Amino acid sequence: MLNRYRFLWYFPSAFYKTQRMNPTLPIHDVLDDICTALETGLSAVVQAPPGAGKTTGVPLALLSASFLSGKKMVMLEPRRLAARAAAGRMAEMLGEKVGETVGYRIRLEKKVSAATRIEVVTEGILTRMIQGDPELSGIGLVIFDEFHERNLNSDLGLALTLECQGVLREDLRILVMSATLDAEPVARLLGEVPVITSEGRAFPVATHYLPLRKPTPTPWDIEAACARAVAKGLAEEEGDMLVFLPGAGEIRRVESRLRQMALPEQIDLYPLFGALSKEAQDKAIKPSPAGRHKVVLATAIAETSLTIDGVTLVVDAGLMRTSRFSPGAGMGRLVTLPVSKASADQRRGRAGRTAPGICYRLWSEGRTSTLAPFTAPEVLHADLAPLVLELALWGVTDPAELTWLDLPPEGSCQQARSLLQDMGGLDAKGRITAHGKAMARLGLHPRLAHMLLCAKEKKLGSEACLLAALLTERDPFTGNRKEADLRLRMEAMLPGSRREAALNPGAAARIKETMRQLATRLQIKGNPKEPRHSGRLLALAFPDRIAMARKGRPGHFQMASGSGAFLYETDPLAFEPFIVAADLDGNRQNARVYLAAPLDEELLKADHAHRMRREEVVSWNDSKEKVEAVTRHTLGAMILSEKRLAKPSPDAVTGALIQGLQARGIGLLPWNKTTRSLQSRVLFLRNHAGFEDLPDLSDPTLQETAAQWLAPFLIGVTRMGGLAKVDLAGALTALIPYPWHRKIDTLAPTHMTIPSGTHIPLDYGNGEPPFLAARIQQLFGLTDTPTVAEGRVPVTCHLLSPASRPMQVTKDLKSFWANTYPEVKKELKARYPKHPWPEDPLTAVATNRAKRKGK
DNA sequence: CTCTCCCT
Repeated sequence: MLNRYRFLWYFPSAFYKTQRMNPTLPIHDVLDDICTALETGLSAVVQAPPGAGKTTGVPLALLSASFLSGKKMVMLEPRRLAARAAAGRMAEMLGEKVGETVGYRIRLEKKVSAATRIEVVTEGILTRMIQGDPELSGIGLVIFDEFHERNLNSDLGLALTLECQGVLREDLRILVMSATLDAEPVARLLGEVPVITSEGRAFPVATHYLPLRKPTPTPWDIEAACARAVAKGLAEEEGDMLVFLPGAGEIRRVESRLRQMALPEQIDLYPLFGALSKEAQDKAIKPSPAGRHKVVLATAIAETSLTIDGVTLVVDAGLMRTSRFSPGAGMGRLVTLPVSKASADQRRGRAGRTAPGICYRLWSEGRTSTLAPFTAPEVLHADLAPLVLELALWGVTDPAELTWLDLPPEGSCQQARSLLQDMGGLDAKGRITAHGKAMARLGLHPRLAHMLLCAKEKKLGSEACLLAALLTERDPFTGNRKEADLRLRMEAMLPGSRREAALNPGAAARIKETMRQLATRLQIKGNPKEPRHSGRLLALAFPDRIAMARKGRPGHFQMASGSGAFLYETDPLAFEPFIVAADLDGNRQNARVYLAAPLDEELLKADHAHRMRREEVVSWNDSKEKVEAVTRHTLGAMILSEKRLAKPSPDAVTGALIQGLQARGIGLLPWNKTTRSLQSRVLFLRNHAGFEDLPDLSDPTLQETAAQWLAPFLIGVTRMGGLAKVDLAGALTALIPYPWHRKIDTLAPTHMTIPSGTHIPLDYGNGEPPFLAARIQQLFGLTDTPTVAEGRVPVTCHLLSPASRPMQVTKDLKSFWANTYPEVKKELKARYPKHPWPEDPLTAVATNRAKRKGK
């Protein structure tokens, strides 16, 4: 309070500026409400659209608030650029330099002093601040700006700050500022706190829907439609145009389409995306000279990060490219999705910043309601290794112990935990280790932090710092056909390198700064000398992405993780026997490698000896129809070497043989009439006669359980041919409990004797109720239908003519003799006059005579 | 046959 007062005494004009900073800004109307909410309560939510002036207005208005009682404010910004700019504007309004009352801290820059009351920081910095001092001493208020973006770090920052407020600092104020209408959930999370809403300030933008004709358009269709929309805009409207496309590829292709269309002479065409150099980006952003207009083809970078003044027409293809982390692969992959409604509105708003504008949307008005209302929060789809490490450092092993708007998903947390455990950063219970604490302190992705700490011990610290900086910052190589080799980038970064010209100077400067910062933190002296060890270093960070060339397929690799990876043959790395991939496109079967380094086989074996396994693999070779045995040295899914094994263990051989048998089918066993009959009779008794205690001898079950019942009978067999000698009857019999052995023949006899005295077979099919087939004459005198299974199941009778042709099928002989026989007799007597056709078949003598006598 | 954005 005192400082503030003295300051105003000396600089009354600053006071004037502060209080009247810009009374036309809408936020001005609600500043008193915000002060009151934080005086009377602990937290509040401010919901104000872009242009309301909240980023500068709110912190300045709170400078004299009594609840701060001399403590300072920290405001989070999602981007360095925004943090620097916000601090700059606020300082300017106070008539000061940055670093006095208002300062900022971002990764590589710090402008704060003892006098600083407002500290604007980027989101990662807050995490470091709160981890370093969980009480946030000297801080009275934490402001989360642009919270609607729901970045991973702001969600984490809020969770930790809430914990600090709830447990350690009952006077700590939290203010969440959000641009969209989704303020209610945050207000609930903060404890049913007030939501203060402000108007925005923007010009109206008229929306025109230009849907694509096809229901499922290809990228080609979208690019063509985009070019048409630009042409339409140029023909019908004046002013600068901003076109939103999902990525650099689409931008390049639409650009070449437009160039072929011969644009009006006064039009300049610029691409704009993150990987472009600062100079190229500036060209797209700077205002058009008088008499000229521009068309900027941009990714989502122009949605919030960069503003282009003077845009009055926006063309929105309605797509965004975003990363989805796959815990199984331990990698992210890029997907192209429809934008959310909030994003589409934000894009449209870009046409109304300086004057009324127009927005062309390349979809139908009806489809707008099918868009997701908001873009998914990053925590749901991100690599959570950094978050899990931070939580462990905070003392939390289960994220659910903290309060979140969206709980970090369990799958990603588990993957993160196991990666961190492999690296020794967490113990078996998920608690942080000394190594983990050192990792977290470095402010790098845990993989890179682990690499750095290990490299220091191998005296490769400075090389590792350069490598980590290269992988943290943007790729310093520009252009489309980049080689993947990280050594080339390291070489170019070394002082006095011939390759320096290939570098994007802005990116190179940042990499150098980052490298220096890391070296300072780790107390590593000396400069990196040469890039020879890059593969070895990368293997520490990405052990799962060590990859081995596939035989006979140049450019194709097998990764330790089990996935495939490839490089085009135009890249010299494609011919290396081993590489480590630092960056891949995330395709599960065959991922494109964007950044990698070669790895020396001897060093690989030396450094990763503890992870290598020697295993005996006995497997079935289906084409050679035999069991083969090898010893292998493996690293994850990679087979480093393989040798034939002379004497594999008998159990393994049997296992492999059974594997082969299961692949080929159980029919390969030496089945015969006896074994098939046993099988079908047991099946019949089990399935149709109620003897459920009998084992299931059906082919599918036998095949599935072969390892249990067949294995003891396979000793000494190594080839399919050897199966012919297997005692299948013995094996099947062994499956059936002993008391049943005799009973089966009684319950389900293989034959039965019929009145003619013949012993005729019963057919049980594949385990169905049995039938017998006999000529009618053989059955004379058989009054009732025969049965099996203690009389439970009748035997179906197939009645044949004297020529053994099927005549009738019946399960009820009594009824046949009484009703059907007289008709059959009439019919057959004419054709077979010499056979007996008695009036009363029940008392007639059965006969086996089939052929007519004589002749 | 060639990756969205951002941060410690």
